[in-house]
Amino acid sequence: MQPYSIGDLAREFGVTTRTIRFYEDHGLLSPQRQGQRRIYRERDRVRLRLILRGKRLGFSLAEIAETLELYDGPRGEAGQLRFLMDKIQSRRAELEAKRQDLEVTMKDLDRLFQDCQGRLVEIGALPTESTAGPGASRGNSRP
Amino acid sequence: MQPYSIGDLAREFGVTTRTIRFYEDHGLLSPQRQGQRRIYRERDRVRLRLILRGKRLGFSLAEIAETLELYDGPRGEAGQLRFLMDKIQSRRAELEAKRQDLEVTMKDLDRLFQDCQGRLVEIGALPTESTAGPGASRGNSRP
DNA sequence: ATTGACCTTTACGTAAACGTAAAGTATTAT
DNA sequence: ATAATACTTTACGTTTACGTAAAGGTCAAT
Repeated sequence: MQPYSIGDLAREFGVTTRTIRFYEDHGLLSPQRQGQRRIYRERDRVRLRLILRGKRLGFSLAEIAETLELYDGPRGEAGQLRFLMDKIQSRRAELEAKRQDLEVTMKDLDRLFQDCQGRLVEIGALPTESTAGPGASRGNSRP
Repeated sequence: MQPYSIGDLAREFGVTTRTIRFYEDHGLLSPQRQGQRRIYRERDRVRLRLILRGKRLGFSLAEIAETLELYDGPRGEAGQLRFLMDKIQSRRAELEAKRQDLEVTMKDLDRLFQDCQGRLVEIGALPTESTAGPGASRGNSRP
């Protein structure tokens, strides 16, 4: 419930103060002021968390800004709300697509890992029992 | 099995030829040549697909280059293989983390969607039965 | 032989997302 | 009183990932 300084947030999230001010310059954050100093409330913290999460997922700041706007207003009349819900849906679809990409990529890596394991067995440098790894056996042991 | 021109690949993947040449300049692709002309085989196509998928997931070209190297060699002796497997594991861990981020984000959006729906019901602009949406009801209908 | 559709290299330009000083203000500690 | 610490604005610099010409080579069709 207490306010944070820009340094507090920077430390907590592992970014520079420059980054936080940059996000403000681009409308992603809008902390209050005490004189010159920026003071950040819980709301700003949550937003920063969303921003960084979005970045990790490969969204641009512009896209993240859009998303943040979504969070700003489940108020308004029916038309507005439906419009908002449409946008939420399409964002969700994007995320779903990314998850697909993610899972394909992970399976690729798992296969690769299994291949390596297979090679190790061929070379005879592995305890033949199933070794700890990201996926189960794929029966790639004997030609 | 047949080779592709740079234009073929560009069309197929919806990128410009500039982009493809850029990836080559940075070592992500290395097509053969027929005289001056680049010719791309299936391997290059697969690589390009991996590159673009990586981009969609928010990886930098440098990171993607690393990943591609992983795919290049399940050859080598035991030490090399184990090293490779370590790298695969840590990449996988990154992906797992991204998936976590993804799921949190999706749940956030779902909650937001439910809230909108709730508002619609409050306003009295919704068929009170459960409406199509990304998640189930959350009982946010009546105060 | 010239047009058109491709391809090539070279090179300058650009948007996004910050990094990195510089110079000043305000509060706290000694 | 002064030094340290944390903040402020302003502004130029940098990296990444391409975009956008410019100038030219090659081949097929008209």
